[in-house]
Amino acid sequence: MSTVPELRITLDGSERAVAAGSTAGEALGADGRTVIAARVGGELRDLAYEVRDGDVVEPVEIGSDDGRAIMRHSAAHVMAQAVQELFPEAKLGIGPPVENGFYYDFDVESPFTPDDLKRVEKRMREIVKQGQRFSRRAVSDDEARAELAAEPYKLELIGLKGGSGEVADAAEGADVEVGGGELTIYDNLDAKSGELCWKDLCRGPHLPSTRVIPAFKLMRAGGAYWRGSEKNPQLQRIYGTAWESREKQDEYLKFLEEAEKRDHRRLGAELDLFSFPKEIGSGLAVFHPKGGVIRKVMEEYSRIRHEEAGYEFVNTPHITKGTLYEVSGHLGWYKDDMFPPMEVDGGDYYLKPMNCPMHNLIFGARGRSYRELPLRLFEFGSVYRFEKSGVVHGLTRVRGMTQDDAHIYCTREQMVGELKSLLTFVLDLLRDYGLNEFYLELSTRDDSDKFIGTQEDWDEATAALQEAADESGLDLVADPGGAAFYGPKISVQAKDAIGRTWQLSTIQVDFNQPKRFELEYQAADGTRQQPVMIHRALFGSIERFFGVLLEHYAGAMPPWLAPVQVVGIPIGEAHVPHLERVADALRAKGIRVEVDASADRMQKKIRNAQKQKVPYMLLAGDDDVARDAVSFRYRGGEQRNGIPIGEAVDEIVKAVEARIQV
RNA sequence: GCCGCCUUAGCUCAGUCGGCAGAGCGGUUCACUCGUAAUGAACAGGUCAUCGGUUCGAUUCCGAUAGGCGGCUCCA
Repeated sequence: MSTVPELRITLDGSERAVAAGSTAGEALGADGRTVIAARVGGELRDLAYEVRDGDVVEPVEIGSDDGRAIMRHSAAHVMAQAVQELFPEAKLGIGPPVENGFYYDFDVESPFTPDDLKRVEKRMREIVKQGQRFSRRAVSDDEARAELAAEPYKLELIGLKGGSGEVADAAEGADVEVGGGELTIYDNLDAKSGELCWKDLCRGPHLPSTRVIPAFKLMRAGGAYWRGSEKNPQLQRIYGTAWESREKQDEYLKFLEEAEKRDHRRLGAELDLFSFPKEIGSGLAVFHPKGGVIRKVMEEYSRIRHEEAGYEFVNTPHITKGTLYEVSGHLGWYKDDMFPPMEVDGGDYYLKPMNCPMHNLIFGARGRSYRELPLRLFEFGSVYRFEKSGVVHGLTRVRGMTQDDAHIYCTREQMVGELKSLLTFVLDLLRDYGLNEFYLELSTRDDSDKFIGTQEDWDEATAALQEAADESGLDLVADPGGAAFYGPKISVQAKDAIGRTWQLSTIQVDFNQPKRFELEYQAADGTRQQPVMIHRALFGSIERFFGVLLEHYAGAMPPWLAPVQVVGIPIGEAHVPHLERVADALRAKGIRVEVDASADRMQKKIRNAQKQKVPYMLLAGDDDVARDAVSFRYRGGEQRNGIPIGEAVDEIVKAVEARIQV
């Protein structure tokens, strides 16, 4: 056993020594902070084995992002050790830290059962308790190969070391220093005897001791392709979560519970909004009356706003001859995502997977003048995509959907202005639906020469998107190389009420389709010019946006979107007529009201309305009838009694019109 | 599409180690008419996803198909 040099780190202004082999937390724990690693000259190092006396170091605490990653990565090692002890035939894949936790892939005879996970977790707890030391050592390629002769996947990774850039990318997260760095092996050593318990090819860094893992839990197992490619064999992946404290972990588990409660698939059934009848087929939703109302209101408001913004409404069919998609090129590169064709009159007809080609035909239906531009064609267009069976998911990934789709045809000079006003329009509208936190992603071209359009076109469009993004004041994440071959795009990511992000709107410049469809307009100087085409959708699809809003609001839609906005609840049968009068007054103002005249008790009616997440309950008993009033009970539980009817109606109408969120 | 799990009443789920199936909620009916989250009782409701195999006998075991769930891959 090599001697570990003493290390010194500066914490809170004073320099302290950390005993070799101890957990740093123990050495420094007087103030309750657990320091598990260090930065030396900006580079992350294992605290106990890398930092040399005299170096200027910065402590990395377990609660920091780096610290969590190190701890989670170490938890992955502990898990792999436990798995190999319980399943000696298991071969190792890779095991990196991920958001909220870690995973490790294994090649095993048969997939892990929930029971297996329990056993693994139990063994992990023992290992953590033992306080095995993580010990780093550099090895040559040949040494590594010899030591890991029984681990075919690790050998493959060693083979990637120093390989081409492409191969090196594929090994990302693979725990191996690729592209010329030195290989390292991490040994797990018994705390007392120093005996080798387990080892793994890994670039680290790791915790000083397994004991520094404060809280972890195995979550689930599933299949995963080796190195992420369908062509490779499938390994068995176990996911775990790990946190710097029990409290943090409980918080996270609670978050998952909350997310599950908000699952739009569950709310869709509970609130009787939509369903997926299996008689119709996978990924094809039907909206029930209450879901239909929400959808109607969503669409109506969207239409109004689009009309105000200078869009014109068009309509196109759901099926088309294949010729159209040959012209657009979709049959060339998108065919796998389209439903197979039906043969009619000797020709192939396809379900429409996207609306743009049809809008192009509208543009091209007659000669166009520059005076008509920008021409903005809008449609709630239904499209059908043959998503693979394993990927359909509630309303967020379906096979039939309606896009709030528009295509803007403009001159090159107009492009910049259009893109800018578009982004403002998009964000403005999303805010009206109640989403308030956004960031943007700008997908630009990579260096390859596989693109359509000129360099200037791209530069100009990219600059315009960039400028629009800057003006929005929102965070912008660059996505270099993420653009399609036909143009750059910007996408809006929205954060929901519990902090999850959803990709919603996209604004995409297209230099390709105008060319393929030979779209032209006559310019002021009499020449024929090709318009620039901009694709844009705000909701993405109505179905998806519906699902996102449902989860954002946890089913408690704001009054303007709620399927039932008001429920009248009589204390007794005698009070029904009084409430019916109130209901009529509300209906006259366009409010969706129901009066619950059923034989249930009043408490039960409140419970029902509460479960249906109705924003306003209006109760009435003898007191209210006598005073020509009603009593409010809000969804949140507050109440206000004896409100004059006129006042009550005004309050509700105002709230609905203002699209307030409650 | 791939790996694994699942499918029992409208919903949520028990159950049958192979011998004609159960609860709660919901529904219907009756009684009760009640002041801020469940009134009581009775009744109705299932070819145990579908198709095939094994068996004297299958909801139960096996296989296929469909649908769902969790991962992976995919989402120009």
